[in-house]
Amino acid sequence: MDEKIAKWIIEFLLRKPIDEKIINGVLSFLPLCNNDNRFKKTILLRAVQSEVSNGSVSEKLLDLLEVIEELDHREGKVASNLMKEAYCLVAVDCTVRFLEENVEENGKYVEAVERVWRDRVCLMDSMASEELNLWLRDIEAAVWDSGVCEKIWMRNTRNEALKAAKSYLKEAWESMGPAFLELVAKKVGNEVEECRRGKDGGGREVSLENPCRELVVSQGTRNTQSCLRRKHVAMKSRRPKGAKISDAEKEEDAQEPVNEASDVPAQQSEKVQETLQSDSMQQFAAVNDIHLDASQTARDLSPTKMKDNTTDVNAVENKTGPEIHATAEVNRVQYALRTSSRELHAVVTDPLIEAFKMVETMTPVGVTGNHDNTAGNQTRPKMHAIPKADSGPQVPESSSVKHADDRNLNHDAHEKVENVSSKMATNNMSNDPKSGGQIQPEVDVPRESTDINMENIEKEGELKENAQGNGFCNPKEQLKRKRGLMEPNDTSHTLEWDESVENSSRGLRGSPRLPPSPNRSTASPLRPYEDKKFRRERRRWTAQEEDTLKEAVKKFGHRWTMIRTCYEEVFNGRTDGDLKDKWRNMVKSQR
DNA sequence: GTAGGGCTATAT
DNA sequence: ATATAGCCCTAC
Repeated sequence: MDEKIAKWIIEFLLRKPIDEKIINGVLSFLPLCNNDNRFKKTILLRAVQSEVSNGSVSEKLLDLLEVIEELDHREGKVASNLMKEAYCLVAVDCTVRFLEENVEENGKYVEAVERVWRDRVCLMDSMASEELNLWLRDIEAAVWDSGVCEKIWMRNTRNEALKAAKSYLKEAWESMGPAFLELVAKKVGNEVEECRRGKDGGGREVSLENPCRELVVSQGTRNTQSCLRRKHVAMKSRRPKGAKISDAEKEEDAQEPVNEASDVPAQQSEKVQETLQSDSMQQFAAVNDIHLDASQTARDLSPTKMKDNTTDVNAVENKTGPEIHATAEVNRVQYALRTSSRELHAVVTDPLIEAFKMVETMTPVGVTGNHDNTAGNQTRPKMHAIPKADSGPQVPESSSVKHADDRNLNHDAHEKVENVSSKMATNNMSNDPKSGGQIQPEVDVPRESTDINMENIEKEGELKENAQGNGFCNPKEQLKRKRGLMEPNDTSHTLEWDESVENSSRGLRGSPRLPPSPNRSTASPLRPYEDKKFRRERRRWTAQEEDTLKEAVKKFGHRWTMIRTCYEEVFNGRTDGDLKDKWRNMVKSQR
């Protein structure tokens, strides 16, 4: 599927209160456009919305707001007051949650102040505001002043943050205008309406260049004719006594030519869909610019300019025939994904954000300045920062947290995207014992995303392949085969792998070694079984993780999924199983 | 989704 | 060499 169409579909879905799983599925499947800030912003806003609607105020939310601001800044937009307020209050809550009533127990709070305020908020010059300065003062004072501490305690900062974020969202969505598909749908709907009346809004005949003309004229005419004819039938040919209504309808239908049996002949609708699509594509091709917004494009799509830019966002709710065609592709994708999104969702915890990161990794100009403050490529002016605590003990860069975050932001994006790819690849192999030889739904694999991300990995795969020279024909046999005691273990591959790919992707610390891409033309159908031998890199548990796990188990018991979800930031990259295993070890070692 | 066993890398 | 920790697989 074309990238732009995918973009329209995703943009449309992101605006709708649709089950997130479906959207996640779409994001995992469709090719993502890498150069459209509007599209990126839509993804980000939806991610913010997800967070807010889950009642979650976290540093992730702070991240999102920062990236949105960066995008806006690129386009020369200044952060609005609502954005500043939301950002400020989210930062406040991210810090204040660590605040203890007793200032002497505020170690974690101090860490949070440094992590959130010194290392982030204070660097975001564009988010500076009076309110933020006031908070900054209080936040700092609360470190030592129990009075301020108490004052902050009394406030429900979480609710304030959520409220502010909601307000910002409202403003942001409004400023984005309606989704492109909605505009098109409405436009087409208007054209139909106008054509039914025989003229367009300006009293002109619908122009010949109008892509919708053929459909709307013929449909309009036919509908009118058909309507008249039905009236005629109803008046003149009454049903014989005792005959059923359905019989009469059959009779009536039978009188009509076969090609008019349905309301919109399939051939015609396809043609219009095609026309609509290609015309839109031309429009896009002609003016495809990062800064172009969909409203403009949609207006340009038709010779008759739209009178009102602030189109009713609910237009799609009242679909007419052609509008349905305009969104048919969306529905088709939705349908396809309903059957497969769950599985994909299982491997992508947060595709909204991952999708954005994926887009970012493909974008020549990096946007995530906030994620890489140390890279020295900052071009934005920085606000005065909380001075690094020269006097007094320095929290070692918020211990592992900040660095881990930085690392994981990139690494996890890769990891997850690649997991999707490899998962999909595995699924596509018909002889996978788990899939039981099922044929996977035919959905366009996001080639751009997978291929680009898998590029290096493919090289690794080749190296590995050469090094291993695995000659097994039957994977089941291979798996079942009992090893001799002295025989090398089937799964003890890591050394070989490391030897062969030592210099390839080791730069990404914690990045797992990845299986070769299935998209290679030389890919053997047996490769997924080699992939099975892939093992994540061992990562020691940090004290913070251990502490959090203890707390969490106290609170939730052995509900590992719940724990992982609730402490996502801490257990970044850990699976439910990891949590369970770790707990098992901790319990064991305490005995 | 979780528990439990097995395997492997790393620590002792 | 052995113990332990971390990860994976599979049954339920």
